[in-house]
Amino acid sequence: MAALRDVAKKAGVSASTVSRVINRPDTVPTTTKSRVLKAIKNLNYHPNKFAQRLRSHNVDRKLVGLLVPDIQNPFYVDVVKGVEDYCFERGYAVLMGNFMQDEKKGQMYLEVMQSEEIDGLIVAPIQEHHKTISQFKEKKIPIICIDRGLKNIDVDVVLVENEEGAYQAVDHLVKQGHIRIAYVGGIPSIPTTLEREKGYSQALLDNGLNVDDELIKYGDSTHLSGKELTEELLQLKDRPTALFTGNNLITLGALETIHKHKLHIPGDIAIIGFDDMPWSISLNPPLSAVSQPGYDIGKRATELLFQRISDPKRSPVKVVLKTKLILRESG
Amino acid sequence: MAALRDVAKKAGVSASTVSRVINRPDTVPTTTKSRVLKAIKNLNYHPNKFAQRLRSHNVDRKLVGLLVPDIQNPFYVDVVKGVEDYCFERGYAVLMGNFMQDEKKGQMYLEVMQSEEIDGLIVAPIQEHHKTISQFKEKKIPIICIDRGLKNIDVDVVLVENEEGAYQAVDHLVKQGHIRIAYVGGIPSIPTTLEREKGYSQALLDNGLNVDDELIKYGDSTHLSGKELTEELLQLKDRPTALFTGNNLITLGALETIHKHKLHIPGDIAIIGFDDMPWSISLNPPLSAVSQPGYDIGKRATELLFQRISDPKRSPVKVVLKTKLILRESG
DNA sequence: TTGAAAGCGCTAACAT
DNA sequence: ATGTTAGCGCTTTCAA
Repeated sequence: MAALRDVAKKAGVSASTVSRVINRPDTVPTTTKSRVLKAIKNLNYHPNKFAQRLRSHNVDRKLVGLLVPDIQNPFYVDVVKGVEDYCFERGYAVLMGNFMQDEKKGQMYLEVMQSEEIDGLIVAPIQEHHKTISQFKEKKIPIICIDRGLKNIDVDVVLVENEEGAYQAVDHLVKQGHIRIAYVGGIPSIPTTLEREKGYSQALLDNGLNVDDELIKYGDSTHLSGKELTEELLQLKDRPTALFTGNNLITLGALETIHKHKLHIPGDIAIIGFDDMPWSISLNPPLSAVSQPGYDIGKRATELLFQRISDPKRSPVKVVLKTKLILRESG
Repeated sequence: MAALRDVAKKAGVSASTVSRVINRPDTVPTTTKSRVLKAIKNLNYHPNKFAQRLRSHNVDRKLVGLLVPDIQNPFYVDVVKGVEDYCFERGYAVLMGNFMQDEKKGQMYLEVMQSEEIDGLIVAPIQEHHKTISQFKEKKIPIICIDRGLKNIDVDVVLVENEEGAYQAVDHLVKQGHIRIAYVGGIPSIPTTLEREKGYSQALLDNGLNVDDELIKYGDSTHLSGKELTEELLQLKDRPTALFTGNNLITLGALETIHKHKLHIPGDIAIIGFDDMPWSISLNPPLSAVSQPGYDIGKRATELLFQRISDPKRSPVKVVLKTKLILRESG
């Protein structure tokens, strides 16, 4: 591995000159510069990042941390893709952590990212993370939140109109004549679950229907939980005629249970879920869904992150993206 | 940020002693050790990774590079999950790169990973990458390949029986009475595409059918390409009565086109694809598929990687996992 | 315009 | 059993 001094020797200059060529090219005359550049090329020299970093902590690491709750959820895959594309264009790499809604796992990743001295963090937090994340704040490492903000800490956040999105879906269901509409939610402690529940209830209320607690279920935002909760709902003596599901994994689980019972959609039971998927159209039946712009969310979050990296003191903003109700055949 | 010397001062010892406590705890007596440990805790000291790394290049970085062709393909999501879980258990983080079958992008990630001095690399290579990947070999950074091996370089590899898996699917289709079976493949230059084509052709031949080039299509392994290729197939005057699709994205695309034409599956046209998905059962109709153990592939690859990290000279192995034909209703 | 020298935080040989 | 010292590869005053 060629080092700075090798380049210096080859070019017949001192190490400092080489360093200047690399870091402040305009401070060295063209003739010297070209000689150094040639030596660099010749030796295939690449600065040692560890030495650079050790010497000056303020140099960019070109590394962004990304912490997502569940990589198997297609929505987050879109987000990841958005982040990755944007970073790639700017020569940044992504250090990814998939914490599976697990606090300990999230904690571990946060520590790794801290010791890697990432330039910034994009995270879809679950409540418990607050304390460790605030360490980032103290260390002046920019944080952008996705999907949900953070209590007690003022950070940039990009999210969607969860309440509004849920409202539209449920309102549509009511307009179709449904009276008993259930909500199959995710983890009750995370804001999105609650906001969607709020939109659900409001739509019911606004249409003169009352909210029946029996029809509101919470789980853990997984496929399995979607299956089980739907099963419970179908066991009810006065079973719902429509389902509003809290995310795509839950929707898929619900679908499975409904099919197991040989129920017809939307004849026997209608279903609209949060999160559209590329293959929604190929499901049985083609699924109506509240579409979230996952890719854009990732992209916007990264945009915000780079803004904050270059201007750490700009005041935090909140970007709210719209959802879109996509009607197909399930409800 | 507390440094080594701060701990040393606080504990009333020299820096080397603190270093010893951290790196070779058994070389320092319990009394001293506990004093140092207390100081470490007190100051919330964490060794600076950059300094460590600069000083001794042979210390583990606890960082594994993972390069996947397409994070939006659910199969690779499973692989990622397998890698991540295994790494997490051992305190390793994952530096992920999603190169979208794009050589330049892959190249860039490879460079980043090199300069990050990752401990090892797991990659599902496309042909062109060979030269850069061989740089890793030279640098003695362990590489494990997934899905396909590497020409001219002897690396560990974990893959599935592509030919056998394809054979079973097509053989089944023939036994169902199909005579005109098409193959909708992915990128023709990658081995998996060819191996699956081989299994497809062999199954036809073994059943006394001949291989019709008109029924073999190649594309780029995406959803869109699956749609388009299927469209072409359906335009044929003597259209196929069954499709064998090369991966899950292609399958989903094919499904979409078939539905657009209001064709009944499997009545008008049957379809079996490579790669099962968690929601295959909820598709219209429930999809038959050749299932690949993506999670296991990731896990095994990581296992191999750690083995190689601890024993760099063990000779390369090739792990071949089995596929499983899962029959549902599409064929 | 360029070079010499110091030092980032750590580890390891060597000395005691 | 512990401390002293040198140096990993780089950047950055400071001096020439």
